[in-house]
Amino acid sequence: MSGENQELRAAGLKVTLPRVKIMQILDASEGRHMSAEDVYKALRDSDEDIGLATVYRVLTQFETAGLVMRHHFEGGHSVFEMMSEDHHDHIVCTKCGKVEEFFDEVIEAQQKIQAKAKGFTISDHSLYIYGLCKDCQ
Amino acid sequence: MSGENQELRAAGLKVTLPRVKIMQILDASEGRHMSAEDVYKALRDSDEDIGLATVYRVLTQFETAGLVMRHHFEGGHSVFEMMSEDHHDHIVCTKCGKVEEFFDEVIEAQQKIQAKAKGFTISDHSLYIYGLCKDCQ
DNA sequence: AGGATAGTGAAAACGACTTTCAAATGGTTT
DNA sequence: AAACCATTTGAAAGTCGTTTTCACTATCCT
Repeated sequence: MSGENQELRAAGLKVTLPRVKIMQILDASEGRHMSAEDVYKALRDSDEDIGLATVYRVLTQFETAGLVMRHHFEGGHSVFEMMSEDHHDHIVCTKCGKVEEFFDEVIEAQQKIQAKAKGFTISDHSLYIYGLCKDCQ
Repeated sequence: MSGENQELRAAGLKVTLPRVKIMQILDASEGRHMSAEDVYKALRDSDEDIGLATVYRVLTQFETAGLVMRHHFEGGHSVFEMMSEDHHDHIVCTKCGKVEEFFDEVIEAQQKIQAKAKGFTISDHSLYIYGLCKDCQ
């Protein structure tokens, strides 16, 4: 039994063709951020006849199960990426859309300090830096 | 001539009743973040018969003119706040929706360092910390 | 293998937001 | 103040991303 199947089972989800395929596509995207539409197109490209509604459903299930992470970039609509062990933030090129990831301990620590000062307990955070990448400047 | 009128003129916008009213509402909201719908409701509450389409139009114009700032909180849809001189980030309570603002020089500086390391020039950034506020824990 | 249960595709519904268009308003000119 | 014209407006229709509905199908358990 493959790793994908186990991940699905562990999340309490039946192992179905759409779910396995979508997981493979996300895995194969190697950190690239995909919209539901992107995933849908990728499925059609590999001749899988899976409806857009299912793509949305499955992505939401994966998010709930903690398998993928949903982001809201500036435009407002959602993009997804496989959940990785390590947390990271994003720096997005506003011209070509390229996304790079980074992790900064100083920023992380500083956020905790700010939250504490306001009496908040942090459950999550999102930091996006927007600008122009090397190629687009 | 009131301050609002001058701000509108300076932005190259005609001084019309909807624009003045919407600006007053945003001013009066005192840092609270309002959705287009919120503004629309506030208008109806003060017996102004201004269409939702106009609210959206005007808010977008204000954003373009640099009078208000648009944010995309977790849900994905937009909220607006009057532009303030000083930049700040947000800490949002996921239960009651309360939003507090903070500014952290260390984080700001660290972002510049990260961007430089990736070869990006920063045009903007957004940092949202999500968690539970003092009252909701 | 067979049946309960959960998952699926297609189409309709949804909600936030934008566009269209005829009517109204603001600013300017006389 | 009257007339003019470009800009702005409200209402309704249209988008677009996303969700729901529903009849059908696949998966899993025995």
